[in-house]
Amino acid sequence: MSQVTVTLPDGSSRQLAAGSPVREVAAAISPRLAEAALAAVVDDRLVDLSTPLAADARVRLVTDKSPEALGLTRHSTAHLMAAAVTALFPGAQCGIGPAIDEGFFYDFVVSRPFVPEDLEAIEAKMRELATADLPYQRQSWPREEALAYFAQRGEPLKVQLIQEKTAGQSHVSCYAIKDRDTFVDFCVGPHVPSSGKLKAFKLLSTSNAYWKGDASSTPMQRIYGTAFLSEKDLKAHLKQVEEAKARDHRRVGRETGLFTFHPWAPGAAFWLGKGTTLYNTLANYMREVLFPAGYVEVKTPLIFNKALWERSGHWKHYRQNMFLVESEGETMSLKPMNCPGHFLTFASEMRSYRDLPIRFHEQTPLHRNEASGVLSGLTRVRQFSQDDAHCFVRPDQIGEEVERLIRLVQRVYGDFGLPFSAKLSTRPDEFLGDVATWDHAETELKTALEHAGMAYTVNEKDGAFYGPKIDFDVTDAIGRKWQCATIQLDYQQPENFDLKYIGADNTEHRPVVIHRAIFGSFERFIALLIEHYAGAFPLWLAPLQVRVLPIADRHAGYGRTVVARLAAAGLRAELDERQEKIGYKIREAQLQKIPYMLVIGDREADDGTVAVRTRAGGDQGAQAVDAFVVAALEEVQTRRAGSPTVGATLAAAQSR
RNA sequence: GCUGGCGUAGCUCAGUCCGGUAGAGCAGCUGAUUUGUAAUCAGCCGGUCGGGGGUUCGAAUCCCUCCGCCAGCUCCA
Repeated sequence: MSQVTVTLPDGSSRQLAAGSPVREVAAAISPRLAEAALAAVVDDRLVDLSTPLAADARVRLVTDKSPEALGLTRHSTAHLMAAAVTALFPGAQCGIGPAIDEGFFYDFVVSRPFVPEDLEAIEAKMRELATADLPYQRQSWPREEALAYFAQRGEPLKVQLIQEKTAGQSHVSCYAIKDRDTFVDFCVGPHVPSSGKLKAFKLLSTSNAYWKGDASSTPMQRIYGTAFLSEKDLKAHLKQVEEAKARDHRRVGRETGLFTFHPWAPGAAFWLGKGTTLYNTLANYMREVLFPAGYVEVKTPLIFNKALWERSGHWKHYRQNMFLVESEGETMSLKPMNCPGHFLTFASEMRSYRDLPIRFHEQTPLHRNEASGVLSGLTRVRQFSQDDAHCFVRPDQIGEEVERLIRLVQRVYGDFGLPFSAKLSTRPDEFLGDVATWDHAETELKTALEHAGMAYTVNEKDGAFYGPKIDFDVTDAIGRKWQCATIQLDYQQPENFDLKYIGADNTEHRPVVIHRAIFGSFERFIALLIEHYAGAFPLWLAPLQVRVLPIADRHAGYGRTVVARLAAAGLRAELDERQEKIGYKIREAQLQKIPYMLVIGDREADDGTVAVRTRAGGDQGAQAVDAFVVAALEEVQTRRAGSPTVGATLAAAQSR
């Protein structure tokens, strides 16, 4: 019999009989590895352990330590769930069941929606099947036979999938889980060798889905679950989900008095006093950053005649998301974006090449008529404002301007202590303009990213039809990613609006527009910050920075003096002079996540001091009022994250 | 928008299955207490049971409809 040579990652090699399954490689190395192996990577392809080795190959065995293991396990768990569902719900049809970022799902056509008790029963059945350690057998079925089998089994969706995915193939890949009734699913795999490898899983929720995500297609019931390689990882994940729930900005925002909603204005927040302070702090921060960077803040109309939207193309492509207004027989629309207003502003006077780049920044409200079902807290709203700007540049200025923008993004996220990453999206299949211009633009973006020292990934063909773009993802304190900043080149709108500047050659030229935002929208960014900080904002952002807590009524007068001094220094402070015990006032201030509590009683009133308590560190002892003010102002100015003790702040200030 | 769930006092929730005129805690108000680092005690106020319509002698409860909120609506065998 002929032999094949497999090369292992450590460079060593083994000889096996040709056609041996990959699992033999593991067995040849150690029984322990044979037991631990879940799959293998053969010449860079992830395959089952049952895959025969036909020729010499590089082989790496996948165990629960390998990066591929999690997705593999989740996909196999989805199959296990499908096996359980078909066993418990005769007649259930299976759709697709992929592994996803947080776990897996599987869609079914069933006679009634699943209820929570169903999930318990399905999960119990899954445990039973896992305990039985049933093999996942990969089988190659003649295509016609597979089609006939699924048709006979009442799985028209699988038939459709086979028809669509395997046109021209003679055989198709299926997986069988052998139980009393064998569950066979059409799937490329690969899978774990047997259900006994699936130990840590949990079904989480049900929801509606449609076949292929098309609302006009067959309605299905989706079950979401998650799976991990160990019980410990699963528990950690579930705990993280709990943590995310506790940080939910909708809950924290209400509890700390930032904003509220009313059914009469769905998708539009009411910013309460504290929320408005936070909003304004961010808006002014952005102004402080942008003014020295050469931006001009403008305010353009909120309502425009339909003619503008016809010119910009929104009327054709975006009308269903626009709020329309009738006036004297004219159709107007609330603006969903600032760009057209900025184009008109640019065109309102003659521009010289010497004036470019011209940068318009605007924070006025935008309205987008989002479908009611997608509204959600502050993250998906109908009314919001962006830290929006459009940079009008000469083609030769693109690289430098983009580099400045990347540095601006780095600076801003740095001030919030938010880690982030960049994605470059390149020319899509459907695009406007010529290839040479696109290639040039993409090169400029790459160079700018490199000059700014910004690592990035490339999303091929994911650019907008009018130009390439760079998107930035922010990672919050519990590891979730939020897409916020964007930098988009636009060659198209300057054409639509016939924008021009006079060049050094005294002829008209077309500028390029760069659309850009760093926060994205204030609403969404505030949601991010609330969840990132769990409502405990760093001092510079905290709507209420200091609460003064008198022990007894007789200390209220001194309290007013202290608050006045804090306010005069520019700190946001208030007095809690209710007739409550100090423990009660502290508890409330803690729950409101106020950074500093200044307790004052007889001792403090006599000495002109305050007993400083921090939200995070508890009682810090007494300090002179002026010392506290100096330290707190320094903390605000340096925009320090967290809430270190004032003592530490002073020590740091002195050591400089 | 579509599917499912939910909507009872400012908040969190019980009562809905099985129709008989709404209840708790917190918050608020009043009073007492004058308090030293995460909840002092007592009393009181507070609800068109999301809106509208219907069934019924009688509806928070059953039916219809509208509104809002929550989750989901390809991350593609």
